[in-house]
Amino acid sequence: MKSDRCKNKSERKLRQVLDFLKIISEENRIKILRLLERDEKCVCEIWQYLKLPQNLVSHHLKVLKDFDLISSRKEGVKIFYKINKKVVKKYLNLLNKFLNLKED
Amino acid sequence: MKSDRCKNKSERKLRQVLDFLKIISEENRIKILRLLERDEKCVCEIWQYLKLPQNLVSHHLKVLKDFDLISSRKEGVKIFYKINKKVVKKYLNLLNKFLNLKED
DNA sequence: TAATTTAATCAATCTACATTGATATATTAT
DNA sequence: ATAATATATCAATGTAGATTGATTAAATTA
Repeated sequence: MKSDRCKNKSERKLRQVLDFLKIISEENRIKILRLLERDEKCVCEIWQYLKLPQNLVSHHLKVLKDFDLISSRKEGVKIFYKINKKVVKKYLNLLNKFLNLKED
Repeated sequence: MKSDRCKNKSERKLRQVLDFLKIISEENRIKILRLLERDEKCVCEIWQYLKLPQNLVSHHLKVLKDFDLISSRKEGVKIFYKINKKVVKKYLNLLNKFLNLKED
C-alpha cells in the first residue's frame, strides 16, 4: 500500500483509487465485503460461511479495516464486523470519476 | 485470469468483476487507460509519455486488449490503441451493482 | 538491398502478497 | 483455576504476475 505523500491532487487520487482497487480485487476480500453488505457478522460466521481458515479471514479483515472499509464492535468473546457503506461509496465514486468516460 | 465456466450467474458476475479489477488495479495499466481516454495513441507515444520501457507497455496493452478494454488500428509501422468506452462502462456498472449498497 | 523504426514475443528474474501453521491473547463457562 | 471458544499475530512458504533483456517481425526509408 503506497503512501499518500505525492505532489498534486491528481496523483493523490490515483494512489487512493489504486489502493482501493488492490484491496477489493482480492477474491476473498470482495466476498467478505459482499457478505457484510446486509448486516454485521462475527469472524466465526464469516470464515464458516466462506469456508476459509480463521486466521486468513482475520488477516483480510485487518486489511479491510486498516483501509476503513469496515469497522468492528466487540461483544463478549466475539467481534462483529460491519461494512462502512459511506467509505465504500466514496471510493466507488472516486473510481467512477477517475475512469469517467465523458461522451459515448 | 480465471475462466468463466462456473455454475450460476452470481458466480459468473463475481469472476467478471474480479478479472476486471485485477486488470485495472495495476498502476501502469490504469495510467494507460487514462491516457487513452481522450484520443487514440500509438505505442511509442504511450511509453514515451509514461516513461516506461516499450516491451512493458506492449505487454500491458495486450492484457488490456485481451480483456477487450481497448482496441487497435494499424497505420503503417504504427499501431494506434483506443479505449473501448462501452466495455469499460459495462464493467464499471457491473462493479457498482455488485458492491451496491442499497440504503445508507 | 540494407538500415531504421515500431511493436510483439519469449524466457528469466524479481516482487508483492496470499496462504498456512503455530502460537498468543482475551473472554466466558465450569 | 482450568477448559473451551473466539480472534489476532507472526514467521515461513507459495504463487501470480510485473518487470527486464534479448530477440523477432513487419513496415518504411535510403
